[in-house]
Amino acid sequence: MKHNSAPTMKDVALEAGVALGTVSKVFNDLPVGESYRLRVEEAARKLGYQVNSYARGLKTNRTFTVALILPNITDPFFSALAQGAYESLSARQYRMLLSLTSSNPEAEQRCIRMVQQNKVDGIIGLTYNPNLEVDPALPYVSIDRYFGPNVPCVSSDNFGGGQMAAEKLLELGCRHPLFLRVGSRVPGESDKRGDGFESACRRRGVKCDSLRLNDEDGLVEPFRAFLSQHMKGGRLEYDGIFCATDALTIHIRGMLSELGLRVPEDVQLIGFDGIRRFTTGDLYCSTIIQPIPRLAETCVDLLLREDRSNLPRLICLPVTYASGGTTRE
Amino acid sequence: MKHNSAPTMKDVALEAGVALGTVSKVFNDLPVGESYRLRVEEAARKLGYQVNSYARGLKTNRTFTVALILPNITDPFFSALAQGAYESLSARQYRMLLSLTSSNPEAEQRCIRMVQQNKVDGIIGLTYNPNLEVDPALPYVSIDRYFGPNVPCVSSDNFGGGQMAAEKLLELGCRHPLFLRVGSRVPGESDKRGDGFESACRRRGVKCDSLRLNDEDGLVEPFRAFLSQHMKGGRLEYDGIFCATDALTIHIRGMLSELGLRVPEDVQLIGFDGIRRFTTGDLYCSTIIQPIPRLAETCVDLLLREDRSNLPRLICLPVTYASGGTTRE
DNA sequence: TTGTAAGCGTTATCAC
DNA sequence: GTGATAACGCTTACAA
Repeated sequence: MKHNSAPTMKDVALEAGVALGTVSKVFNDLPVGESYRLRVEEAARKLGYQVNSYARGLKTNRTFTVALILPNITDPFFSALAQGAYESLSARQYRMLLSLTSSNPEAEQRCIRMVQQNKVDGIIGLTYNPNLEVDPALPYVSIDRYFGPNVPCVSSDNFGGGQMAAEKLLELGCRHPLFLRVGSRVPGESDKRGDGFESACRRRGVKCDSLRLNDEDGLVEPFRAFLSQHMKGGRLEYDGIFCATDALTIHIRGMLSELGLRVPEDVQLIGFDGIRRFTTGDLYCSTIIQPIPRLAETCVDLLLREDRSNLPRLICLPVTYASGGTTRE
Repeated sequence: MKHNSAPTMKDVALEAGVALGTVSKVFNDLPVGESYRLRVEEAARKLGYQVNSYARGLKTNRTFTVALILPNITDPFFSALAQGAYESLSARQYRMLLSLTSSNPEAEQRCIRMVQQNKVDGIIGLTYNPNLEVDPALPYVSIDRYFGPNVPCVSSDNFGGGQMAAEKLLELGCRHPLFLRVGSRVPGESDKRGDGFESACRRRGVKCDSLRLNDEDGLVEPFRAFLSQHMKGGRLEYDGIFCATDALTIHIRGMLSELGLRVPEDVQLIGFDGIRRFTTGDLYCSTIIQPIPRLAETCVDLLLREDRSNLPRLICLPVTYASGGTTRE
C-alpha cells in the first residue's frame, strides 16, 4: 500500500494494471473493453475505492448537491417540505445540504453565501429577506415568495384556498366571517389567503372583517383586545373565522374556549396548511390542505430542469379542503 | 472579464495586482502585509469572489461538512435532533448534509457510501442496520445504537429513565404495572428502557409484566388480543403502563378509551421521549423527557473533537420526568 | 478502444 | 513578507 489515506484512481489503475483514464471511464460508464472493466471493478472493490466527488466536482462544475434553506426543521410544515424535497432529490441521485435560518434575514444571506461556496448545483429557499443576494448564475427556486420574473416561485394556490375557506364557511351557515392572520411584515404569497377570502365574501355579498397582525405584535394581547371589542352580551359578533395557518387556528380555539365560546357550535374555524397530528395523522382542525409533497417535487423539478430558458414565474398548486372538527359537518 | 463563470483566486490576484499565493493567504488569515490585504479584499469584493470549498477540500482533505443520517425528518424526535445538530454544527461553521433512510438498512448503507464519496468530515447516524460498513478512518458517532468500542454511541439514560418511570408509577399508587414496547428487532440502547423498568419493579418487590412487540407485527391486533386476555369484569388487570415511546402512549390511550377504560383514572400511562405538541408546546402525555438538544450537541462534540484517541464508548445523558395528563397528579 | 497529459481552483513549499 | 510552482484526484481532449 502506498499511503494510508483513501485510495485514488491512480491506486486502482495500478492495481488493475490499466491506465488512469481507463479507470475514470469505467466509473463514468463510458465505453471500455469488457475485460478492462472487470479488472477495474475488481481492483476497486479490493481497495474499497470510492470516487472523490469533490475532485470530480472541481472538474465538472456539477456536484449533485442541492441546498434547502428553511427557517427551521421542527415546524411540521417545514419538516414535511424537507422530507418531500429529500425524496425528490434522492430519486435523482442528488444530495441535500440543509440550512436553517430562524427566518433571520442575515442568517439567510449567510446561508446563501455558504452554500454558494460549496458549489451546490442549485438552491431551494423559503426565506424572509426581501432583498436576498444570490448569484444569478446559480439556479434558485423560491417557496412562497415572489422575487421577480427571473426566480421561479412555487406556492400553493393561496388565493383559491382563501376563497374555498370563505365558501365553506358561508355554506356552513356563517353570516359574519372574520379573517385573521399573524405573520411576517415581508410580503409573501401567503398574503393572498386573506385576499381570496375577502374576495369570495364580497362576491357573495357578505361583509367580511379582517385582522392582520404582525409577528412582532404577538397574538394574545391584540387579539384579546379585538375580541372584547366585538363581544356583545357574551356572544361574539363573528360566527366563523378563517385563520391563516393551522397553528393560529389552534391558538384561537384555545383563546375562544377560555371565553366560554364553543367551537364549532358558537364559532366555526378554518385553518390553512393541513398539518397532521404526529401520532394519529389526524388534522388539528378543519383546514385548507397544502399539497406539500407536490410542492417539494415541483421545486426540485424546476430547479433541476435541463432547459432553463423559459421557466414559469409563479406556480400555484391546487389545495383541498378537509373537515377537522372545527366546523359543523 | 476573462470568462463568464465564477471568479477564481487568479482573477482576484490579477485584479489586485498581487500573486496568487498572496490572495490565498488573505483568505486563510495568514500573515500578509496590511496594504496587500486591503487590495485583495477590495478586489474580491469587486469581483464578488467566493472561495471554492471543493477545490479547498481537495487540497486540505477537510470539507467542513458533516452528514446526519436519520430515518426521516417528520417524526418530531428526529426533527428536533436535526435542529439541534444543525445549531451545534453551524456554531462551528460546519454545514450539514442530511440523509434520510426510512430505517431501511440498504438505504442506510447507500447513504453512508454516498456521503463518503462526498468526503464529509464525519457522520452522525441513527441507523438500524446492525452491520453497517463505514470507513474506519471517517469519524462516526452513533445515536442509540452501540456498534462496539471504536464507535462512540450517544443516547439518553434509557435504563435510568425506565427505572424512573417505574418509581413514578408505583409512587402514584400503581400495583400492577406493565411495560409495553413496539420496536425494531435490531437491538438498540432504547431496549434498556424496559430493562430499567423491570429492574426497578423487581427491587420494589412488585411483579411486572412486559409485552415486547416487533414493528412487523403491528400494534393493534396483538395488543387487542393481549388486552382481552387481561380484562376481568370490565376492568384491566394492569393499573399502570410504561410505554416505550410517546407515540405508543397516544395509541394506547386511544385503544384503552375504546374499551371504556379511563386514563388516568383506571390506568396511568407514562411514555418516553418528551415530544411536545406542535402549537402549544405541551407534552402529549406524562413522560420521560430526553434531552434532545444536548444529545445533538454531544454528538457534534464527539465527532469534531480534535483528539480522537480515547473517546468514550457510550454516553448516557440524564433524562427527566414530567407529568402530562396521563398520570394522577 | 486505450493511454497521455493538461487543467479545474486551491493550498503549501520553497526560494527570493 | 511575497511570489512562483508543485501537488490534490479527477475528467477530457487528443494522440497512439
